[in-house]
Amino acid sequence: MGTVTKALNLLNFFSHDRPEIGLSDMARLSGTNKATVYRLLSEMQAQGIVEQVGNGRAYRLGPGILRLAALREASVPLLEVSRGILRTLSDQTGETAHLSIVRGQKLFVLAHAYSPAHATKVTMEDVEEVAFHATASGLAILAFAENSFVQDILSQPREVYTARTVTNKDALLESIEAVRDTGIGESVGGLEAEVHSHAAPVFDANRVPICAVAVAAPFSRMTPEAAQNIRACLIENARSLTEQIGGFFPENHPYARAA
Amino acid sequence: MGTVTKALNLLNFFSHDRPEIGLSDMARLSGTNKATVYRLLSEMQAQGIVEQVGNGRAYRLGPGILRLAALREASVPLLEVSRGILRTLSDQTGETAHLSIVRGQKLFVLAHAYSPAHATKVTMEDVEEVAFHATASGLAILAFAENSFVQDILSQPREVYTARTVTNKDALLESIEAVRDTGIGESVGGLEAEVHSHAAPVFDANRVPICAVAVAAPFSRMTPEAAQNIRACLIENARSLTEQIGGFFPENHPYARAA
DNA sequence: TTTGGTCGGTTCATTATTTGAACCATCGGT
DNA sequence: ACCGATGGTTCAAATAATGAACCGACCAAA
Repeated sequence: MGTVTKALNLLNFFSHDRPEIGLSDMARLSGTNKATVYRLLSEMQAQGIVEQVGNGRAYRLGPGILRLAALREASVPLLEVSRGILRTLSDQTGETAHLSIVRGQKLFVLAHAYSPAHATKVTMEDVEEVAFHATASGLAILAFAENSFVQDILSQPREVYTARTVTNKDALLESIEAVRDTGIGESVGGLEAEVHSHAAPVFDANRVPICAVAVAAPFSRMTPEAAQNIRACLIENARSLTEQIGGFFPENHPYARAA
Repeated sequence: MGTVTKALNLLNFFSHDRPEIGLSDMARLSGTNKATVYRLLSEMQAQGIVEQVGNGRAYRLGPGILRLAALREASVPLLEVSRGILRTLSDQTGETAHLSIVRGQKLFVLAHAYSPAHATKVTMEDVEEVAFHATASGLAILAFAENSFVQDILSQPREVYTARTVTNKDALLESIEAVRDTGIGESVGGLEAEVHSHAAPVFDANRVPICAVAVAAPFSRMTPEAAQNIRACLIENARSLTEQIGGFFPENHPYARAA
């Protein structure tokens, strides 16, 4: 493994449950020598990628990240655009909408929007880490991802979150196959009990799925009509987001425009 | 220079004027061998820090940055909090407010807010790169930065932006000294002609200045009364932002609370 | 169609950097 | 005073980074 990879991997140990990590902890977590970790963190600190919180204390992500993110947003305004999309989606459906991006073997929720339509709603916080197999977004993305990626994901052990979490490989492949026909991934209580989610993938300029927009609602409100409406809205907004970030639906997507 | 530093330095060549950079260009810009650049970019690409735009085309900043930034925001909500601050500042003063962070030898504008109060206003786009010596924010930060950092900055060549840009080292040191008394940096047409800016530094938990809030107005509206109001608002909002991100004014700050 | 200049990407022997065990100094709890 | 943490440092040994040359693809001019 290259040194750069090793350094960047250290960043993956930060999460919203563990926003600060000490030198020794980081060495343990990454299974790397303390001296090595120190050097890597020091180099990243000099670039503002990480910073130290107190006097000689733990490390956390640094302000330099913000500049890079702002720059990324300036060229590919995914977040800016998606906020509008999520707002629309949540208004149209009266339910919670969210956006997840792919990062390695996991998905991360980057943004969300609530609807004021109902007192009960699915709540969520940003930057939650979620598994592919248990979410509508994950299935939506897998359906249009490279086969090797799908194999990679499906060869990993699958956590069981609820009594309805699907972990059987064949069943998952079948679900994925279904997404290729409908363009919509679906999870019925797979991650959280009583939550029925639909999701549609969003594509980049290379027709690779990079994120997914999703709508999550309680079982009680997921009538066939509501589901129908959600699916239509998702397709429409996923297309809009895809277009606005300069991407294209792939050939095998059921709602791909005629070439 | 360490490999990690070399890799991260490549990211600094991206700017909003040059959001995409080809392999050969990057090699030229960084003065590094093409093979090396390729390996570094590849490793960063695998981590989502950069991505390639088309089929075998240029590189740009990747979506992985967004996740890290969201995580940073979750632990130290600088941007989220600052947006509110900038809004307030711009409402209170009727002028354009903005926030800049330190990154190496430069400042970068991370966020801004316009006021609807006047038809003419100072306009700006985010992620602009600005020099320390020519801006109110730069002087505000230098006044409370480590001496070695100030020496570093002042030993660099200083660009002349307008007829009123101050480049004389002694004059700059004098301005910086003045900031230590008032808590406010000032630039009268130093970066843009006809723009009078005031700025106040914002501090982190170690009492180190990490960014600055500023108000920029046309000469024509900068009456003594307006300036007085702006200064008061800046101090108040810089303190608020400092507190909200868990920082403290240093001992030598004129508005430091009694310990 | 040929030529010449790019481009992104790859190879491999040489070289310089990374690595990790052991070692400090310091801190906080017992 | 002790113990076991912590963050940080050192230096010989091992490993990974490096760069000149090379490849095929592409594009524009001849």
